[in-house]
Amino acid sequence: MPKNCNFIEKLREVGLRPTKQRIKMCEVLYNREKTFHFTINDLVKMISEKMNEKISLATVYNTVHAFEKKGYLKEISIDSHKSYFDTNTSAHHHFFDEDTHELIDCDESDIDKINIRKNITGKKINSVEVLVRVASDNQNQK
Amino acid sequence: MPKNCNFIEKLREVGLRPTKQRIKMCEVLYNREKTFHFTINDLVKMISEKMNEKISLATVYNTVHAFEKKGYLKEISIDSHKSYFDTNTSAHHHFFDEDTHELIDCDESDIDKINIRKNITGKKINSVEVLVRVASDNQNQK
DNA sequence: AATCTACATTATAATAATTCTAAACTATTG
DNA sequence: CAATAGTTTAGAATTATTATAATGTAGATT
Ligand SMILES: [Mn+2]
Ligand SMILES: [Mn+2]
Ligand SMILES: [Zn+2]
Ligand SMILES: [Zn+2]
Repeated sequence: MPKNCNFIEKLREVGLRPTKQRIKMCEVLYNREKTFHFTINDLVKMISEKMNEKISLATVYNTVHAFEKKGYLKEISIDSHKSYFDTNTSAHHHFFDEDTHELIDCDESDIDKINIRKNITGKKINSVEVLVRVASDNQNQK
Repeated sequence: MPKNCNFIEKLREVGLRPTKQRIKMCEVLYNREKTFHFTINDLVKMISEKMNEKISLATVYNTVHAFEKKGYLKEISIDSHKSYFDTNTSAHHHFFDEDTHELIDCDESDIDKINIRKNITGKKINSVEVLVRVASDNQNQK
């Protein structure tokens, strides 16, 4: 998946102009072994480090939302005060470490399939996601 | 549970001074048949309507957070741009209607018990919550 | 009941996250 | 290369939330 992917192609395919900012953002986001979670500020820092030039905060916001709309990114709600994004756009569950504020992906085998018995008339289910909040176990003093 | 509960007592018991603002807030929040979900702005409006006087936004924020700390309220994360609170403080799952932005409680029978197989060393599970996003089913045109 | 004191409320300012604006820039098309 | 539509940018605006500091009040002490 990584290597030196052709992000220009990828961007064109979905109708986004391959500007140097977007290509750089693609490299930061997708040119890696594993998917990851980030906040906008994380991303601005990562991009700025990889580029000599600065990147405008507005561009990062705009582009993240453009990517989100195209299905390249997914927004995760764990904290009502900050947006977390995920380069893993598949349906999956999360652990959230309340000590470190770190998000951890679950894979298929970690949580049994969720069985929903409730049905809301006229509505279809778009997603079913589990959030498991964890924190350090400070009751080891038996 | 409703009736004309003694909120003064309740507040005293946990060490909160029963000020008229807090008593009014208790009435708005708990003097009703069913639990409900709200945003800070919802709550400010509801309180203002029930009181002749205005209530300070800062007081609503402070008191909501005081209540949250005491376990009277629970914060729900569905949208990274706004805080939702819940007077149902028990562990429960939600449906979120993406059309109306309405939160709907699930009860025990709606979703089978979640079985978590993953374990993070040194961490204990604080909560396991499911969020089911629904939206209007616009594929009725067979 | 008058006084005291710690805690609360308030209006307002400050901060933080996000979005908007409008001018300058650039990728693509012809 | 010019024209054009889409993009980036700095900075202003907006929104949600938190901090500040003066004023008010509940509950205790006299
Ligand atoms: Mn967003
Ligand atoms: Mn909060
Ligand atoms: Zn993830
Ligand atoms: Zn609820």
